[in-house]
Amino acid sequence: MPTPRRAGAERAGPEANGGPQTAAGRPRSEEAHRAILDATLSLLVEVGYSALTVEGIAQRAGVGKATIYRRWPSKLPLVVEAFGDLPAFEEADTGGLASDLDRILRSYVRVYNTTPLGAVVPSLAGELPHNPQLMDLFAPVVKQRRQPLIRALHRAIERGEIPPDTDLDLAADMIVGPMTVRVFFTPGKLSPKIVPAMIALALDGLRRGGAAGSAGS
Amino acid sequence: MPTPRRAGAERAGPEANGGPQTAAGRPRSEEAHRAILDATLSLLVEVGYSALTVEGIAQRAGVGKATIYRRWPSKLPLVVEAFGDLPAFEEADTGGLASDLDRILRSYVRVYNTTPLGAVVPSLAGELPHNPQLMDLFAPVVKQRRQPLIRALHRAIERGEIPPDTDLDLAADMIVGPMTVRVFFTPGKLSPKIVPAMIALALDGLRRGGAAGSAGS
DNA sequence: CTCTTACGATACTATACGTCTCGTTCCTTT
DNA sequence: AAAGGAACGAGACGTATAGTATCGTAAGAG
Repeated sequence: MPTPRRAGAERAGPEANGGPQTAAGRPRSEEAHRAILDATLSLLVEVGYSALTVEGIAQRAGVGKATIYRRWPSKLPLVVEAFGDLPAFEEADTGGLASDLDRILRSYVRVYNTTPLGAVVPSLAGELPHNPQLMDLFAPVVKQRRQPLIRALHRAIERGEIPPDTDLDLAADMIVGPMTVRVFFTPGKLSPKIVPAMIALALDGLRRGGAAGSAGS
Repeated sequence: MPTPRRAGAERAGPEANGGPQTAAGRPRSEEAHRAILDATLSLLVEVGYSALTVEGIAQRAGVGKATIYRRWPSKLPLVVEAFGDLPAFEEADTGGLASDLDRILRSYVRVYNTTPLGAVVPSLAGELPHNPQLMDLFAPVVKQRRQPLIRALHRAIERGEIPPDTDLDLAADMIVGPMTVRVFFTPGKLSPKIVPAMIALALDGLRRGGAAGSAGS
């Protein structure tokens, strides 16, 4: 328990950012907010997650540590929110699954190669098995990110390109799996050269019902 | 530089474990060695890598911290060695690629479900992008682990089951990718039900040259 | 103009890594 | 059997970081 005497205690508390300040007083600086998120991302690129320190973020953003902890309860949610600000994958509706996949997967490669995504994803994934609340935080973001792919598969079913009983989540795992493995275990730039191979493999398999929901008996 | 005055300093140093003690004196306890590795694995299962502490390992193993640092220069190599002690995936040579994959992938599921592998791999992978020396440590172990799969693919090429220009590493990534994604983002037990789907998908794609080394134009 | 809150700064507590030094134990050599 | 040397468990120590608490100040709301 802290001393009952508190001078400038926060009222909004470290709940979800943007929690409305209940009443008058100096409003939270939107500028500081952005500076913190920007500093987090740029430091992630430079030093990686494990070497990321809150003091380093505060210093680069030009804010005090308390200003960070006033908005995020710990380092992890901050990184998760910064992660959510990274560019999304491209939406593609070209009329055919093959060309949709080509567009989408190439945007995966582009995003992985030009943002800290490749560094952040493994770091956060490594925490998942033992941090259920991070799971709650992270799952919707991951789900959101794969929507373009899910929607492309959905349209392919409607066009009759792949079997109607295809398990969309499993199919999506199969399509992005190879790329994900490379991102995790082969740090460095991802070559766009693997995209055609991934598409050829996935397309053939999917058309033949390789990801049918009932395949597992 | 330490003080020149040293009472009971180690001579073998923290090099590769098993470095021969050069001369007389009390030999290193093999019992302590195993207790440390076992404690490392069991703690990994319980608290995960990020919450793993050397002091905790020492306490559970019933040894002093110095006994750990006498063998491993830091926490990372210790974890990597403990990781290397996990059971390998099954070797399968049944005469056909489909049945080989079935055996191998089912052993993947079994190992993931009965050992801490699913918790350790994401944790370590998360450190990779910004820790080159862990990369050097970890890469050979990972390579070793996928040999049964690589050999099965190699035999499939010799039998003419898949195109001779198949890129073995890429093909292996494609086969284990979906399962890996699920291990990383969906903690919990892996269902063997996805194995047939994975095989159907991969096999079709591979036979048609989906992982040809030249596919990328 | 005043009140309230956020601000940057910084001291503080707690924890962990990795180093070092104890006194003790136990194997090897003579 | 005796002596010596190295590893042993224990834990103090220095450094670094997470996260908390408190300062005096700045700034918007009423």
